[in-house]
Amino acid sequence: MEGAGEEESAKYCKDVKEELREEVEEAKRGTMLNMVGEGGEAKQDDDDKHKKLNKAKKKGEKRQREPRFAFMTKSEVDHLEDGYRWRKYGQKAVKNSPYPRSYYRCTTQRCPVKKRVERSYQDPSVVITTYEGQHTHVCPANVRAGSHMLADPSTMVPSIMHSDMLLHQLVHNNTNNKSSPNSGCSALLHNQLQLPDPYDLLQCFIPSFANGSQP
DNA sequence: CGAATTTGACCAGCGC
DNA sequence: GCGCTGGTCAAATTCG
Repeated sequence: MEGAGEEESAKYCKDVKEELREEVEEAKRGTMLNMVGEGGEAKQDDDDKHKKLNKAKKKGEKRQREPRFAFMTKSEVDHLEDGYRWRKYGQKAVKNSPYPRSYYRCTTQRCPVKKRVERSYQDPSVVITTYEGQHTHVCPANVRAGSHMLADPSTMVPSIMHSDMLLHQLVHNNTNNKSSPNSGCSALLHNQLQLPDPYDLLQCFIPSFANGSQP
């Protein structure tokens, strides 16, 4: 059984890698930094008959994918605080993983951002978070906290930042401990991804960060 | 009582 | 064409 398990885990690792790489490729191409302005408002869904089947939408064109960004975080809790308010709208068991994947949507009206949260089957202490889309509003945490937050960036560093650091930590651990296949997967992920500059990412997801916090 | 979560059902896309 | 899987919806339930 264990042999099969190894094989499966290798496959899963590869799957995740490919998915993440694809996402980062998209980001690299610049879709991520240019996606502001895609006016998706006023859809005028006058037909509320098929509200349930609304997701099907246009048949001809493929469902256009929002820019996505995935990262891994070492955390006990699935749902990381990133300053935004999220509402869970679904949970599914995923193949090749004993842990379910949760689907969250930003609770702010008209904000299209979604995120998926799943736990790594390789390393249960690692949470894989995938953001999709970009917030059309400022971070509620910033609004609540007022200007003093911007005056002192250290107080507003979202966990997205911690995530990146943790990711680096993972890699670091791996270089020190090459015998661990699990962290090897994580490190491989990061190596292959060549994640973009964390500041860019923060600017993408947290506009206020770009406005006030960066020197 | 309103907001958030849970959970089963449904549908589209994809691989075989 | 069929079955599997991921993603979403919405009613029911729980929580503050």
